[in-house]
Amino acid sequence: MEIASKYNPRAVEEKWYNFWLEKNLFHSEPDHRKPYTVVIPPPNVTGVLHMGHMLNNTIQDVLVRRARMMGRNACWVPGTDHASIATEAKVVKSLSEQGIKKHDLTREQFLEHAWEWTHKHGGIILQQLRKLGASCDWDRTAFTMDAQRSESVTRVFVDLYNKGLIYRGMRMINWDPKALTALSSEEVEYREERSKLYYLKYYLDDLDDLKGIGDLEEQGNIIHHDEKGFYAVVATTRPETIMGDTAMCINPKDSKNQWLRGHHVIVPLVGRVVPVIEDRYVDTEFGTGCLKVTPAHDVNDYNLGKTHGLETIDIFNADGTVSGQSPLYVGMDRFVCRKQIAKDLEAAGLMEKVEDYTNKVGYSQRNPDTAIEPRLSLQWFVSMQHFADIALPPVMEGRIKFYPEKYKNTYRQWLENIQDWCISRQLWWGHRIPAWYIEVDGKEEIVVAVNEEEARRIAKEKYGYAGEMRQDEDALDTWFSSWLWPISLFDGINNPGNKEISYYYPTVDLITAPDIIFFWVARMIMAGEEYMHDVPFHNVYFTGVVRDKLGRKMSKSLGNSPDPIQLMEQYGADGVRMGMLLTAPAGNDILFDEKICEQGRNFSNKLWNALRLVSGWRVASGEEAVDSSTSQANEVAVQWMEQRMAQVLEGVEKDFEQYRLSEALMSCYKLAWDDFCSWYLEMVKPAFGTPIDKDTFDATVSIFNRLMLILHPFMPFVTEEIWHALQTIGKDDEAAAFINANYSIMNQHMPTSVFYDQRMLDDCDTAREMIAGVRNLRNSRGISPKEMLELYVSCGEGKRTDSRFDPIVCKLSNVSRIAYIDGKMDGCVSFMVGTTECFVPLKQNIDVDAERKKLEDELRYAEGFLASVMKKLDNEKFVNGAPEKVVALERQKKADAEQKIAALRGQLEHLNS
RNA sequence: GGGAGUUUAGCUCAGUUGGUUUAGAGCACUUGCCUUACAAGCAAGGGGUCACUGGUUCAAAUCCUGUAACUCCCACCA
Repeated sequence: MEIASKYNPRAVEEKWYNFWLEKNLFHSEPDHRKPYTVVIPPPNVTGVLHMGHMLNNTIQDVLVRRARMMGRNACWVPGTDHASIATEAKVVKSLSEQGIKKHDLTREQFLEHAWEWTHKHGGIILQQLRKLGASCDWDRTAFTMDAQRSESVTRVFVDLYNKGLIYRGMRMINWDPKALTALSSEEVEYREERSKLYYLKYYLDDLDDLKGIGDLEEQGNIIHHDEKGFYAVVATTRPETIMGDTAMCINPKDSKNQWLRGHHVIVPLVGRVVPVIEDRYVDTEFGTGCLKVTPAHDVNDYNLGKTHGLETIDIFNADGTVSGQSPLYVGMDRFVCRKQIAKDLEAAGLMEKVEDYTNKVGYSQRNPDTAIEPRLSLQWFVSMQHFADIALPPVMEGRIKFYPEKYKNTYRQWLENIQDWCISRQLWWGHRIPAWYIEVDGKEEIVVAVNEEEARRIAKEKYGYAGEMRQDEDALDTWFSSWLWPISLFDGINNPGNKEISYYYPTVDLITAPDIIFFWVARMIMAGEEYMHDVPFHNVYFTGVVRDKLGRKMSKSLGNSPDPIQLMEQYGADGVRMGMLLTAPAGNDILFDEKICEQGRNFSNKLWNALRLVSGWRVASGEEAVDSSTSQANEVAVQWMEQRMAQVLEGVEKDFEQYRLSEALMSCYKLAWDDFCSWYLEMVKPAFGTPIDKDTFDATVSIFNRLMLILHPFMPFVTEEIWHALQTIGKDDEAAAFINANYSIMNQHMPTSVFYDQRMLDDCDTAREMIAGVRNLRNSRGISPKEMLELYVSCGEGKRTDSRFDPIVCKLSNVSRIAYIDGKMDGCVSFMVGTTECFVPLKQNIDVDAERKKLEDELRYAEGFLASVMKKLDNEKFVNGAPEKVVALERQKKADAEQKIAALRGQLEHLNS
């Protein structure tokens, strides 16, 4: 059988993915087994796969595949998010490219376009996940705006409204002037920005003459006046908002501004006369201690306005241009206006000075170039205190565990300072708010119901109303559907207690990025507690942010984000998966260098070549005798490999319990590459042309098999390919075809750790050191690996280590025999394994000086080591204070070091004589 | 302004409640090998005053005080 020496992932990956789909192996139905449920963090429906998705979904797939192999009924539910703002923006853009304006369309026409767009671009990302090998139950693919999910959203809205947890009100909200919608406070990102601080002159309206200036100044007042009169100076970063000023505020305790008390000032350019009010909110240290108050355009000013009963003048339109409420600059964009007003103030002599200033400006998360505008408007809110109260305990009490744990703090901090959630969006793409407005006795009343028919019924029942009804135009925040995801996927809102929700809920693990801990994780916990009275998941694994190798975030504009599809074509999905996992400890950012995928690709190839080796072996037939010493050595090798595998599995199991996936993978990698390929296969590999005994062959195939099972969650494709090859070795075509058509590694049982013999592992380590010693000796003296050597082991006083590995040592270090001696050997070079001296006779002359130097170096090290041990042992406090075990250990170290030193000295003497 | 985290080999990271040889891994690096599975490979090897400082202890990468640098989150100083 001829197999290519290079593994080719492409054909293999497609073949097996289709096979898994055909056999419906990802599909789950409730049964008697324990469920293992994971819900995908739904990517944006029209998005494309990026490295963050790759990481996130690789981790999910590893966990899901492993759980499946451990006998759990694994169900990984995929789906997409309608992403209202992002998708609507894309649709609007596409329409405008066709020369169509959104508001020239009716809502229905627009939605038609939006659905068309969604169907065209939607789901690409799910197709891409298949390339990665994601074992999602595609039959369950959901969409946050499909019928079942939409119905869930509506029901929850109605329910929370009826419980008094959703209300509509006029509030200061964050407004996106580009998307023309309200945002929640979580959707605003603050960025530091270099700007200007403008110092404006507000002349006093009612003060022409000030008596006793000197006295006032002596009391600490800072009084400005010029030929035009007395004035106060106000520092602001937003001079364009002065048209909305309705007061000026000072701190009542601010000695430098006492003289302004009770007066009125004139807003520059605008000419409006506004009162000087006093409030302790004002920071006396900032600027001049005088604050302009614009209740319509600043949250703090709004609060001041409320307490002091100020007028609110909204000078901006929804798109950020100056509104007709303003006496000046009507129609001008807010930023253009800022520049213009600065010029005009300057020209009018109303600008005292301008300073450079750095402040934080809020931007829309979805429109990163658009500065958000605080805006007073009528919106729908979820009252959050109740939800904070129910969502905090599960995490603090450990019913939900966060990995890494530090996010517990972040979570608590947020919940303890919770703000109400603005859920209405002035968008069409999304779940329309199920509220209808009616007019009863000249007053607007709201009817909230799951549909119009129900709304009519309520209107009639409650208000005796049967006339016109107008549904709210707004849609809901995307996250208002996402927070129901673990419930709505199993129809737990519409059909509480149904078979699926009862079986699959709660889910087990949630794998997500930390930046959506508030948006999504926290709110799912709230919804879970509210509607299921149980947590939505038990563990949350927060992945890191995928960065480039320079530590920069991957972004389209930087062009530093590799295309995952291309990466998979280049290195194979298995290679990329391994690359991602190797650099991804939980919670740490990932500095992704695509070279790491090479390691994964090379590993696939290594496994592939191990298969080539094993499948090329000829098994000895009955009458063909295999050297009994060889088969004995092989037996030891097999036993050792079994012990080693059990040991590694123990560690891997612990790693998985703590979600240390990269470490688990590294252990498996070393088990396969180092222990299995480099050591075990070399131990049992028959000489060229000779057969291998059947027991060893069967054992090797069995071990190889289990290695594939262990690795399968990490590298699903190559392991399936090799596993099939191993299953069919020695089978006739028909049997092989049957196996290939009917079995998959996917649903085999994951090997578990068993008791192992530490003694045997230690003995093998000693043997491995001995082998390395001989190899090193060859390397450093230029002796060919082909030259047969002899090895003498001086074990003194008949102290002999277990020699069962001797034949293996001979084979792997190309030594004809190992003899045990007392004392030293002439004409030899030596090395030490622990405290044991090993001698190798050489035919050629020995470079005495070089040997002496080696021995002296070793001696120096050993003496230094002994000195450090003695420092402890000579210390009475150590001997008396440290635990007995520790002292005994140090004594052992001392004895070993002394023995080693004596041996090295002996060798040096021997060399010199 | 508040909080959290990080700092160990050239790079990315382990190092479990202080004690198992004067600190480990992978990659990279050096040397020698096209040895009949694999050069995407094999063998061997070099490389670190554990950010700095002071302390606690018989014993510190590990615990405590401080310092520095970087990162992230939260917050209404215009």
